[in-house]
This record gives sequence, structure tokens and C-alpha cells, in this order.
Amino acid sequence: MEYTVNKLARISGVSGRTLRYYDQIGLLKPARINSSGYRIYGQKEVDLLQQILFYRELEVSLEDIMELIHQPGFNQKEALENHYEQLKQKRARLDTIMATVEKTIASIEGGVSMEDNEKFEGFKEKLIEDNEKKYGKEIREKYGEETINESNAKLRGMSQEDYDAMTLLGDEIMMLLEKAYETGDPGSEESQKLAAKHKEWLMYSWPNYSKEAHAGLAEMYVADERFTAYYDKVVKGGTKFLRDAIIIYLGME
Amino acid sequence: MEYTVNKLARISGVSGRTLRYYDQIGLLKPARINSSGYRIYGQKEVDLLQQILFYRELEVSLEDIMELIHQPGFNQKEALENHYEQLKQKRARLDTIMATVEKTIASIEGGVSMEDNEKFEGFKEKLIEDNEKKYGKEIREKYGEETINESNAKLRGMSQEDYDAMTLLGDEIMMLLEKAYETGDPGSEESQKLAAKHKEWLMYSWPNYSKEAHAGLAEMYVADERFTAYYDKVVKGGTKFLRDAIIIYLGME
DNA sequence: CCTTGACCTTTACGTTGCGTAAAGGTTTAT
DNA sequence: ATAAACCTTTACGCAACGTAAAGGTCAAGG
Repeated sequence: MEYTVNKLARISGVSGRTLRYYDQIGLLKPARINSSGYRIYGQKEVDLLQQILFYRELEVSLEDIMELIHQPGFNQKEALENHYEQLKQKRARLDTIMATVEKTIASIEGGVSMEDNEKFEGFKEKLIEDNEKKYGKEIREKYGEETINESNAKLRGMSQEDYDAMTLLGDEIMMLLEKAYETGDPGSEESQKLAAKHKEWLMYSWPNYSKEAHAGLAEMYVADERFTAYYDKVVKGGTKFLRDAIIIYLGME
Repeated sequence: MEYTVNKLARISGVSGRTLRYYDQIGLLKPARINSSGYRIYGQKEVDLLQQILFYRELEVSLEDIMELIHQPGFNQKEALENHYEQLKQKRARLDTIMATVEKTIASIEGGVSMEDNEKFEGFKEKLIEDNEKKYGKEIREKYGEETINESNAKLRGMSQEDYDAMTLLGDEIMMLLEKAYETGDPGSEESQKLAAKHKEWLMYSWPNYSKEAHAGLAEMYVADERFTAYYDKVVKGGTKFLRDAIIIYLGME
């Protein structure tokens, strides 16, 4: 099937202007332009628009969507499976907000008292989601940049799967650091999970792991400003916090 | 409890800038300004912010939120109950989109074919929602304007409840007209429901209802351009469509 | 006491994702 | 053939903040 702008607009629920804008910024170009300058969209464009709308539903910026779908390694099925998980999260957030509404009603009616921070449950979760989105982008950017590193790693004899697992772990550590830092306690459960992950991560790149070397590295992190800058990027004071968590994890002092 | 900007920001999940902006536009003013010019928020402001965020979650514009919560007749509990219903709808939309994702995955995997318009189910529902939001605003504006009419109606001996029910019905008819029109068939289920509602509505204001008079009114709608303009505002050709639906409903020709 | 760092303030310019004319060419229907 | 319903580009407008910049205020520690 072939569509002109407004026909595609009608079946998809977006406006004609939106489609022209997407053309303008290069997000979704028509299959061809006919003799009188009309935009003509084909099957491929319909499917791409669907993908775009899924991402938009998840509040991904058009710029990010562009990077994502135009990547050479873009896997449609994988993306869809990802959408599903994200949508599930979004629905869970809605459920939390609905529960908050119910509780607020109850507090008005029955005098059930409510703490101030309880009143915003569900809204705060959005912050966390947004953060993960931010990291999501960083991960993608890194995957782009690190294609070089990737081949280096391969050369060093690491299997592709191991390498993937390692970079994934690295990103996970950054997220964990932020969450752990919020607890304010390097001995907290989150913080110890962070330290454990850090050990796991190290074991990928180090030939022989030892507690002493791990602790030494942690101290080095704090001393060397290149590392400080790296880990403090996520939260300021993050490097010191990570060191403290590791020291406690290793049971050293 | 009293909060400065960023403290309130932290418990609510919005940014400090957002709170300053809300102050600037008059949406949420701090309880007071202390001696050094700091904004201080109290209990009332916390609760109001919660309400604002509920509305924002439903994508109501700040301008509309302002009108709503600063209305003298604003009923918090009623608003919350409304929020709940709307959130439920939003969740239903998410469910539809999730189903679309699943179906799309299946169509990739198993060759289950999918029509183009099926690919956008859930997205189109948003259009309808947006429309209802638009009408929601119109209804509110009307409720403002029609305070005069309201007292007129009272004078004519109508009870408050009857009047409320009638205006509500009037708005419902407008929404129904739009949906019915989309079916393209004045004999469709939706269209007949529309006609029935219209009868119901008439019976409020008319002392004696008769089929003949109803049919006559329908014809009058088409003839009188004041009515045409009124009903065509929702969809063009709406007046004629309504007339046709009524004629079929009454079993006349 | 004084300084440092974490707060707070205002002012002001930038951004995203379109909506909405305006001014005009094209296609379809009657 | 003439209107109605499409399409085009250009361009200005807007909401809801984000993000400096430049500067006052407050609590804690040396």
C-alpha cells in the first residue's frame, strides 16, 4: 500500500505536520516524491513509523530515536521486546500512582494519615526511569565508540560473549553506584551489591584476582583524578563512596 | 512541615526550577517568603502540588490546571475520583499498545499477517482521549459561562439536579455525535444511541414530548443555521447526520 | 571569627516538537 | 470549468521547563 502524508497520518494517528517534520529532520523520509512533489510512503515507512511511535510512547527524544533506528545493527524484534518491558514498567508506575490516588482519597475520607513523601509515590519513580534513560543513551553512545575497544579486546583473546557481558556489567555498576550512593551508607545492601559487581567486573580483565589488589585499586581510584572524574560523573563523591563500599566488602580496614 | 524549594523538589520528584516556574506563573505560590527571600512551602502547598502532578500526569496543560484548581468550587475528592478514572483509561491504552507490540512480534516471527491500521492500535485511542480533553475544557468553560443560564433554568422551576443532569447530557450528546459520525451510518448502534440520548435530553426542557415534534426539531436543526453551526462545530455535516439518525430512530420517513 | 561549601535568589537565553497561518500549486468530483 | 479537497514550502509561535551566570545566605569546622 502507498500513502500520501495525510493518509498515513490518518491510519497512524499522528498529524500531517508531524510527518513533514519527521521528514525535515531526517527521522522518517518518504519512500519517494512523486512528479508533483507529493510525499509517498510505502510499507517500509509504515513499519518504521510504528517503531518510532513505540519509542515516542516511552518518551525517548526524536534525536535518540534517530540514532537508534538508523544504527546499522538495529534489530527490530529485539527493540520490540525491549518496548514491551519498558511499557510494563510504565504501567507499573501508573499502578503506583493510582494507588496513591486511592490512598489520598482514603486519607480525606477516613482520616488515614499520610506522610508527605507518600503523597508522591509513583512520581519519584519517574526520576529513576529518566535516569535509566540517560544511561541507556550513554550505553548506546559507548557501544558506538567502543567498537574499537571491542576489537582490541578480541585481540586480547576475549570471547565476544565475555566482552559483551563485561561492558554490560560496567554500565550496571554505574547505575548501582548512583542508587547505592542514595542510601548514604557504604555498608548498605545496595552498596555491598555494588562492590560485589565491581569484583565480578574486575575478574573479567584481570588475570589473577586478589583482595589486596582490589583494595589497592580502590585506593588508586580515589588518588588518580582520571578515575575520580569518571566515577564522580555519576554522583559527586561517588569515587570515595565506591572505595568505602569495596573496603567494607573485602572486610579490610 | 515547612520546606524550601529544593527540599520540596526532592520529596516530590520535580526540579527546583519547576517549582520556581510554577511560582512565576502563579500556579503554586509558596506559603510565604522568609526574611532572606527564600520560598517557604507549607502543608497546603504540598497537597496542592500533589494535585497538580496528578493533572500533569494526565497531560493537562498548566494553564488548564490553573483554572481548575483555583476555581472557587474546586472539590478535591471529586477531582481525585476523576483522576482515578482517567488513569485507568491511560492504563488501558498502554495495554492496547502492549498487545500491539506482542502482535507485531508474532507477525515477525510466525508470519501472522497484520493490517497497516492494526499496527497503530492504541496510538489512535490517544486521539480520542485528546478530543475528550478538549471537550472537557469546553465543558468547564461552559459551566463558567452558563452560570447565568443556570439561574434562568432555576427560575423556570427546574431543580438543580435536573439542570445538572441536562447539561451533562448535552455534552454527552456532542461526544456521541462525533463517535457516531465516524461509523458513517445513521442507523448504526452508536447513532441510535445518540438519537436516544437526544430524546432524553429534550424531555428535560419540553413539557410534552412527541415523535412529531422531535422530528420537526431535527428538521429545524438542519434549516436553522444557528443550530447547524452549533452541531457542525464538532464534525462538519454533523447536523444532517444527527437529523438522519433521529428520523431512523423515530421510525419515520 | 572566618572561610568553605551547600544552599538560596533573579535574569535571561536555549530547546524540543510540533501547531498554525499564509500563499500557492494539484487532483478529483461534479 | 469550477469548486472542494488535497498537496507544497516558509515562517513565526508556544509550552514547560533546562541551563548558565552572577550573586546573596546559612551552618559547620578549623
